Amino acid sequence: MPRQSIRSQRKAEIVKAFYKVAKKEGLSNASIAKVAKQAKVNPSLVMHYFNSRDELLLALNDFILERYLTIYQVKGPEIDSEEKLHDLIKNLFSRKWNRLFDDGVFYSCYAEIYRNDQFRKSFKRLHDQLHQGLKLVLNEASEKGILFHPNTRELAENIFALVDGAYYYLGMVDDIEEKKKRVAMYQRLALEMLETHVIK
Amino acid sequence: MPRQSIRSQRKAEIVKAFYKVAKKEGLSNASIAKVAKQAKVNPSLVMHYFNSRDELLLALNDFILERYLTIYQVKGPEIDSEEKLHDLIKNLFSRKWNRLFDDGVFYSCYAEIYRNDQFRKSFKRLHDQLHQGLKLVLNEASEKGILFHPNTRELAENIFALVDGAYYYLGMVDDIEEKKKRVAMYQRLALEMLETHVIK
DNA sequence: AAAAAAATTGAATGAATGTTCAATAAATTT
DNA sequence: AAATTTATTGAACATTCATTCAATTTTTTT
Repeated sequence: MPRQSIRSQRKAEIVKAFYKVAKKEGLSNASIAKVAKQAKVNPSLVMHYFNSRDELLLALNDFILERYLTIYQVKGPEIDSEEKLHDLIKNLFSRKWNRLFDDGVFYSCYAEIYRNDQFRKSFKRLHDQLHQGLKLVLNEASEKGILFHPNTRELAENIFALVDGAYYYLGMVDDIEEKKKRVAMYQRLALEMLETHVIK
Repeated sequence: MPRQSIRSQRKAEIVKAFYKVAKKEGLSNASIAKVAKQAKVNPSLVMHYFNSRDELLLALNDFILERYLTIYQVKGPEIDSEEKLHDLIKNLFSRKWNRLFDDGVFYSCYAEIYRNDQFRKSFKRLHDQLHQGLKLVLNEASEKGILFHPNTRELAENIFALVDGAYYYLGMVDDIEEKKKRVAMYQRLALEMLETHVIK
């Protein structure tokens, strides 16, 4: 299988161009022609590598994951103090996600899950990996005696529910002060959730 | 201003047709022509009442609100027991929202907020009204001695963050059993949040 | 250097897009 | 019943859309 490199390289370039156009003009307006133009390539080539627009969308999904997963990397692997744990949790509520991948494009992708079975599965996998990442961090914190929650899996899921819901609403908030206050409120709740709950 | 009735009536019919088409074929595929066909009307008439597709979208926003607000109505106005309060909270996590308005169309609308300032404001108003509805219920419960949380506004906001985040993830879950378990988990957390928190 | 394979292009397709404008039909007011 | 206002239609617009297929260029293998 020769020349594999240029093939996957070109595919990556096209996906990136797809993302760029979607970011600028909206996902629904990111047509093959525009993507091709952005990638400085003939529209036919886009169709050559991705047999349909849906395939391009699936490729974009991987592109998101690749970027999002870096949110755990930056902090370094070691959570060796309560402060670091809290910082990471608080970080989940920040607008950093948007720096990694455009929010508008992301939610347009999310909306796709209701119309595309394959995409939904792929999108769920993305989220599960992100949740898994948090769970590992929580496990580590537990082992080091920083965290005392009886169920790190459930805790991770609950925290992410809060993160997702918070982020969802914050997308509508224009006022900077309101935004700050809300982020602080959500963060406070998340940190409260870290405290051990007695099983009833 | 005569014949106002038929004007607003026809507009309502067109919006409903817009919703129907969007539900069946996706919001981005709900074209003027298809809407007109669904409403058994000439495409020009759609443009006559709504000067652009964006205006149709704004009208759809009101259509959502109208439907969503009924979620509080059904329970009746009186929350006179802890059980009723808990039922209402738990109800927020149910798939009832989808019965009121199609999830797929809804999230497509949500994605619009990142590209349309007017729509974002309108969409925020919708959510604030829903949050306000919950806050009123919580206030009532407080007055009746069922609830002892010091800040009903914040509690309502936090519960809705959890609801939105939970609903967001549940949209990706196909497995019925997993869905049930998750709903139960989220509901449990929400009910825990009702318990009074001491201000530190 | 010839042959084979992969990369890329160019042209063409028919269908659908949102929007326009003038014309017609129906109802209401005078 | 004539005039006016509103409701509705029909035709036309240029543009864009995803996709196709054969042709050409570039690279790799023989």
